Amino acid sequence: MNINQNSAEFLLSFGIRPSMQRIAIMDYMMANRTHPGVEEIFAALSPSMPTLSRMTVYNTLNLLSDAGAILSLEIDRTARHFDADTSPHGHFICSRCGHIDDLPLPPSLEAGEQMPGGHLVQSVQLAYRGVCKNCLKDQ
Amino acid sequence: MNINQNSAEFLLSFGIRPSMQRIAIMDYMMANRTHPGVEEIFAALSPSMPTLSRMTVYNTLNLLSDAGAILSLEIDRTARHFDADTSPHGHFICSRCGHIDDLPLPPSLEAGEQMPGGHLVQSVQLAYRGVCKNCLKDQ
DNA sequence: ATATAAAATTATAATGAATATAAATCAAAA
DNA sequence: TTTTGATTTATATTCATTATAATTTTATAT
Repeated sequence: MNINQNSAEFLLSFGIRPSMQRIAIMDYMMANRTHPGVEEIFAALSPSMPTLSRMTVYNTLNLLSDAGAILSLEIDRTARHFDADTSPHGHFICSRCGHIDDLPLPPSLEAGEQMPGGHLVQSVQLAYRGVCKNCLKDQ
Repeated sequence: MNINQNSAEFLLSFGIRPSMQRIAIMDYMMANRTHPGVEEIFAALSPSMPTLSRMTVYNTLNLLSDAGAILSLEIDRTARHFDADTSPHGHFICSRCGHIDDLPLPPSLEAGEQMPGGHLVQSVQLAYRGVCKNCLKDQ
């Protein structure tokens, strides 16, 4: 059972053709739960895929998040981050070092689609901001 | 009791010198609860303040949000929005028209500073995304 | 197999929000 | 009034993201 095979099947289950590039990007997302951004993914894969283009990373991440296979986190003002964990959970982001951590969601938010105010809600994101454990220690 | 006076006093209470520009921007934030962005504010004030620069709008909004006098909403990928209502509440943003609505916060999130995961939490933002009432109707 | 069509990837350019920098203007205090 | 510091302004720059079009790859049909 290898990782590539899993990612390929996973992509197929979302109707996404599993190209080498897409598999590599999905693999990276599966293996690295650090909420990576485009640059981190590109930098990690580029050495072993010298022809890989940033555009492909952008395209693939947009494709995956549009399909619901990954989450696009709008939590960092400077750049988008992505999360392979699509289960309901919140995030903490450190304003010093930028580190993003997963946090549990209050039970009241765990329910699925609702319609508060008559709007159709498709996703809920809970973002805590502050100073992380490490940065608190270092100061 | 005029609006300018209120904004000036409000700015002073945050230790911010109430210049004409800052008062005008704060006035606009107080009067327009539409979660405006830099461009909206600039466009609204520019006619009556021809020399106003976008930089001043950026500077002032950063100053105000750093001081906690307004909220900076990281909810729209394309641009930042600001909110004069600093009380705990969540937001809904429509992916079609960009409209941002206020929503109540679940009681479990109303508490102030916490330290989940050992991190110091300074703010919490809850963002619902989907299709608003109006856009649902129009389609 | 080969030709053809469709899809994916890539390179390049363009957009646009936000910041950096420095000059000019304004306000306050000596 | 002079001087000092803060604020505003104009300009340039950065950088994430998107747009566009060309190239390459993959799938399909003959």
